Amino acid sequence: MATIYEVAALAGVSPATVSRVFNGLPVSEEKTRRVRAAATKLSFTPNKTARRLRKQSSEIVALLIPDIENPFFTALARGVEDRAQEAGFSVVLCNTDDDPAKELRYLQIVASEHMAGVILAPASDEVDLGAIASLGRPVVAVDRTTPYPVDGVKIDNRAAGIAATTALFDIGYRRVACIAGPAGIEATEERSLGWREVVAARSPQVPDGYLQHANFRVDGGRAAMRALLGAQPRPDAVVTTNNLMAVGALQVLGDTGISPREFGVAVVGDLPFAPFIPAAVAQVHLPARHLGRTAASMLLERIGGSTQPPRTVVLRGELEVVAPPVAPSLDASLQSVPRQN
Amino acid sequence: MATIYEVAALAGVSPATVSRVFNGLPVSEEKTRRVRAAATKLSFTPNKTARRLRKQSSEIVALLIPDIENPFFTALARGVEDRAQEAGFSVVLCNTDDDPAKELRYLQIVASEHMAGVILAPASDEVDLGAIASLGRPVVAVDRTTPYPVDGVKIDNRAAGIAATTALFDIGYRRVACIAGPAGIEATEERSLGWREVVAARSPQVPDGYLQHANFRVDGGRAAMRALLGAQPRPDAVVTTNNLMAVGALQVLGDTGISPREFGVAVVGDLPFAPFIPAAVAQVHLPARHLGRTAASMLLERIGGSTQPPRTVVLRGELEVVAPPVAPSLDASLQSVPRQN
DNA sequence: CCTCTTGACGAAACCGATTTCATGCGCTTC
DNA sequence: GAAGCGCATGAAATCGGTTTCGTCAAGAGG
Repeated sequence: MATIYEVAALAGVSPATVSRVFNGLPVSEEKTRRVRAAATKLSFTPNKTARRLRKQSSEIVALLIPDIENPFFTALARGVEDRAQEAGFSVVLCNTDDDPAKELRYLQIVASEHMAGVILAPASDEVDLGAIASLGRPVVAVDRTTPYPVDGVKIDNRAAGIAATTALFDIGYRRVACIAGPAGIEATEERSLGWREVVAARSPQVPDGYLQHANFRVDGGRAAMRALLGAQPRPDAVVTTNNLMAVGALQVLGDTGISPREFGVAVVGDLPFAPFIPAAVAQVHLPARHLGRTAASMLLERIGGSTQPPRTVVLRGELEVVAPPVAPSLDASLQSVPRQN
Repeated sequence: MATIYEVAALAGVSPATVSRVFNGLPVSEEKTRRVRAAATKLSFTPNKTARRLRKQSSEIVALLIPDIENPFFTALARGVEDRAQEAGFSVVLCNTDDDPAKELRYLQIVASEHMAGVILAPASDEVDLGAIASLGRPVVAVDRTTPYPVDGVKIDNRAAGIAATTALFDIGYRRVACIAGPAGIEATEERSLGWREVVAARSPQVPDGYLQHANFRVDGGRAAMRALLGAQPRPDAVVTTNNLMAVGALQVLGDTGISPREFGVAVVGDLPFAPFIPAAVAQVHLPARHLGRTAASMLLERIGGSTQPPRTVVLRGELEVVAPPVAPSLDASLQSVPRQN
């Protein structure tokens, strides 16, 4: 690894001039040429660590997500990456496992590594952005909000919950249960809130056991579905508030031999890589990649120096019903929500 | 962000002593106490950029994978991360999209960011590790091999291909086709080689169209499957050489209404998050996470200074057959391959 | 008591860039 | 022709740690 000094010596100029050439500052044509030639000859690449130490910032943004094995978050990551690449930024992916301690560690790394900014799906409401904020590093919250005054991009979760639940009622199901995420996670809370509203309006009374809280993953969906099948009276459909729990729920239905028609399933989220989408499944597709792109764009704006007041962009999901409706009277306004640009 | 100088001033010692305290070098008990107190009071964290500039290395390893949306690679990433975390290292994930240019760019970043090492699923045989190697940065190849003398961890792909194909013959299928990855990608080439061997031994003659090359993803699997359904005579089963192509193939089968029994499918890889595993599907589960852990362990050894000659660890997949066999005469030795520790 | 070793510790060099500051040259302007 | 200005350029400071080197004091050995 050649240094700027060696290039300077070979080109017969000062190190400062070499730096200027590489940063687009005015340098005479003659010297620019000599510097470039010398740099090529020595295959010189500026040392980013040194540059970062001096500039107190780098062209790296961090993306903190709770679960890298969840396709929703990997799609989001793709969106972030695509946008960041366009602007010449690199993305560092960090897995928090929804663990506030891990999250905090990564946030400290962000600070001490002089990263340019953070896109964060907060593990909890308790996330401490104080340190990052006081350093002037921009933060964008995705999928979840924080008490701090930072930019955010989220899904209209309540509308998604409403759309999913309404779809089931419209198909003809009547005893619609819900598998929610862990209590306290905003995104799924809001989705189950949507469920609650629709159910309250369209169902005479809802047994207590119809709302099941579960962990976010496949096994959580399985456990919750088993509990639901034991509820009295047994539900005839279920809304799951995320993608992986839906997989678990469908697995249990398959194992117990309940036919898809017999039991409706609506998912807030996308069934990942589903080889077969069973009948009577409604999905509210979430624009995960777009969420990531948008978050990255907002972060880049801040990095670029924008000082406008923090905003939150809300994107909407898009309902897709695979099962032909039993009742033809669909509420068009909820049936399909246009994707926002 | 407090610096070492402020801590030194507050503790009444020199900066060098503060550095020594934080690096475990011998310092008197009294001063150690004072430094720690001062550091806590100022909530001092060593600046990694400065440290890295001086030490010419960091505690970050890079992981270059071709597709972050493929569950095989995210599972692999989890394995790498788990192991790295244990050793106090952070992992930077980079998406190469199987694009040699992107890969090269990331490798340059690895160098100029002074990362400690790289775990790489090479985009092609052409990958140029010369620059990295000459810097003395250790490299571990995962899933694929390289012409360079570096450590590697891979799957016994030929055995996996053989196991998957044999399983289909054992169930009773006779016209077994194969969906391979893009020509030139070692992993899937080897798997289809396994297919070819078994087919050659157990099938009278194999029509040309039975080997389809496709891109790695779901749409590739769909296209290949459609082509296969048009082949004469029509195959009655297929081996797919990766997980996503299997999803595509199953989708096409579902769309065309061919019953699962009628057409057997064997996957080298794991059907991701499958809500329903259709009958007559055999999977050769690949120990992706373990692959990642092993690669990380090997890399950490090298970072620790090991100079033993490069080795390649080969892990084996584990066959799981969902469909009950039609023919009871199973070849036990190929039927189930024990997972290696 | 004097020399030698050992170990803690501070001063200063160092990693490789960026950036400030000062200089000197060439032009314009009165 | 003198003063003023802009501009390219080099010397040197700077970012915040780590590490070398030299000093000094305490304890060991003769």
